[in-house]
Amino acid sequence: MSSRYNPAGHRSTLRVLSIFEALSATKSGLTMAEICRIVGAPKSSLFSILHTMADSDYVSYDETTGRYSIGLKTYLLGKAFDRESGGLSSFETAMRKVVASCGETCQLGVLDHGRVLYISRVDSPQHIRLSSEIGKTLPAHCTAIGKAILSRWDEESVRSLLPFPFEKTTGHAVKHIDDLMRQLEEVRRCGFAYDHQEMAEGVECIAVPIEKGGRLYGLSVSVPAYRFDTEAQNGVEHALSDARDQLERVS
Amino acid sequence: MSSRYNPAGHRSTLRVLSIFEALSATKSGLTMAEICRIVGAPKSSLFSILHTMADSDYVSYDETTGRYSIGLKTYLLGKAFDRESGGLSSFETAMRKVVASCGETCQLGVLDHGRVLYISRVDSPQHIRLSSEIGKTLPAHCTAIGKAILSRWDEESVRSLLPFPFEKTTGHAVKHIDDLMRQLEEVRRCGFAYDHQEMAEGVECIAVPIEKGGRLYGLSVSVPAYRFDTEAQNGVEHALSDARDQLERVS
DNA sequence: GAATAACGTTCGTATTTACGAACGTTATTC
DNA sequence: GAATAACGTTCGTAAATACGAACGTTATTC
Repeated sequence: MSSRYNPAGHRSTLRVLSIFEALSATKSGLTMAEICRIVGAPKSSLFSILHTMADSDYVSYDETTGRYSIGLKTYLLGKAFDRESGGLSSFETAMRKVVASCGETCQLGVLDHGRVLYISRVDSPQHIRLSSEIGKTLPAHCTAIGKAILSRWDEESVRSLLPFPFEKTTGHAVKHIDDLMRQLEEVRRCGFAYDHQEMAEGVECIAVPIEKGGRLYGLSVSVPAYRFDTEAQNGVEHALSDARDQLERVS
Repeated sequence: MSSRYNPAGHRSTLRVLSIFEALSATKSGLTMAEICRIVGAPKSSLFSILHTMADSDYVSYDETTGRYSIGLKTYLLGKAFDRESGGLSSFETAMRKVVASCGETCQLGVLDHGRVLYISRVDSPQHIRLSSEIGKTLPAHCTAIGKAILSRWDEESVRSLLPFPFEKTTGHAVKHIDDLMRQLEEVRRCGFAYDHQEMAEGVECIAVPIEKGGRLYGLSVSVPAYRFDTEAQNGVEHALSDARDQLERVS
């Protein structure tokens, strides 16, 4: 929904959120000029917003470098979410267990406006890693997490909420929504969702859907194709279903 | 600093932050009317702000209950802080170790506008617990964490930044800033800051200052007075200095 | 079940914010 | 070291938000 005057939403609010988003995507902070470029607003406008945010400690300002970054109080907001959602940190414990068990990268995601939003990742100890980033999104139709979550939706919702035609990725991905429906049927039957190099060449993923605190999550393991065989697949599936059982039991 | 027109800061921004703060202090969400009462703004004003926040997933809206709560993306902001600050989660590992070692509640705090802001807590397994809350603040002059952090400041900053006269608490607390200065001198000498039932009757606290990622933290253990003796004190001080050594080494 | 109260929502105007243009100050360039 | 560029800051007016008052709808009260 949105304001009557401004169909896109409340401008000041959108700017505050954009500033948060920009700051969260940086490593060592941003200057006001950089924030203006990213947010796409004139400095005279962001000036007072930024100062108000810094005054309140939701954003911290380093006087020596002149750079803004995420503040301590924002961290506390995240912890509040954790408390209310019944402990997302329990996911991280489970994910570390998965990585310890199968030695590959484990990721957690949800669906956000029809795309997979990556929430958390525990990296494989091996050298070859994935490039996905926390806070970034990918299409749902060609990712294991996306298909895992969609398998718990009814067909009608999938058809109406998924953007079609599908975004093009590697050529291994399904092209038509009817093909996706058949895949989702298979996920419902066997409990695992697969991404056979559909999002990125050379990357195989397996995911399970997990319901916790009234929300649907997807938990996945990604394996480079060259070390993906039946044995690896069995190991991953075992680790994932253990994690799912543990997480859904506690909640 | 603040806008020329509005000496208190940018109003819309303050409201967005107040909404976040209100939502983070609740367990099962708030209705729009409740938020209006807490924030102190008319519903016609918060209407569009709240809808914009909910649209962006920084706030989530439960259609069945009509309640707003902290959203998933806000959790990601907190994780971004964690990444930038060099891992606040390393504090939590250390705190769990402290609790395992001495069996009492461990807390982490920083100074925020001259008061102690509690960031994190790991509870004692025992039945009698503290009532302090994450995200809440207490005066610095009568808390162990406050004195631990202030001991790393120079005298001039303490005198100018600490609100004086001191807020009244239990009667065991220092009343004059010169007395506090003598206590801080003692903290610098022995490395530990004490709160001998100064904040709350029956609660003894010991804290150490910890510098990490360019920021000063205070790590404390709180013990009910009836089980606080020399042996307990030695155990707590041992656990705290171990934690400090571990945390400052890694950074 | 009528009356009251409380909620979320919409409207129009008073008030605040937005932002181009200008400023002084500090890096960068040549 | 003069000239240029980029930064953060301030100003005045154009444009957006703010909010009392109204609306219809759903709980609560009697």
